[in-house]
Amino acid sequence: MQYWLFKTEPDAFSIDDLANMPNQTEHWDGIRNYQARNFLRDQIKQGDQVFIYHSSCKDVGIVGLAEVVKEAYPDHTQFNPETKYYDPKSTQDKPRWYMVDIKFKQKFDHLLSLKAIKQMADISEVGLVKKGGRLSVMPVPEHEFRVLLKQATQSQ
DNA sequence: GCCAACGTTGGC
DNA sequence: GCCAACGTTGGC
Repeated sequence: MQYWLFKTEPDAFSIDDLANMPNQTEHWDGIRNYQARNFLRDQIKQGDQVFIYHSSCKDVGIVGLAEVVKEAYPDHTQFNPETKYYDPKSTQDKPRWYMVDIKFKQKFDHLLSLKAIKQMADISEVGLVKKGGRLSVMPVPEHEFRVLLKQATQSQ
């Protein structure tokens, strides 16, 4: 079991959108960064736990929890010229981009803001607080996952 | 909307 | 394979 953080822009797709999907499940398409792709394709497994993080909005931070329900398979948007994720260099034989399916588990009562995360003494390894934190899919060390989850779920 | 920090592209 | 130019991300 591993732990991850997925970023999303809530204007495009928020945790509420995920919760309102049929079966509360959605494929996480549109990842177009090689490092993030490698995590998706090689390391993310069914049952892994995923923090959902809202970026580029008024209230940035971790908003909830989801679970991986389907492991990596080709992101179909790369083959579709109609989408902004179309990649003309990708082929059906050798897809360049992958995605996983995640299912909504929980929305936290309170946002765990980026500011608060940066102030937490035990949080030093997760990419959010380090350089290179712009990855849209990043691993979360188990002990930091636990600290963050506890902080996010305890009443304030 | 600004801009710093990255990542990608492509000429050489 | 270098590196300048360009594009994107994302916090503020």
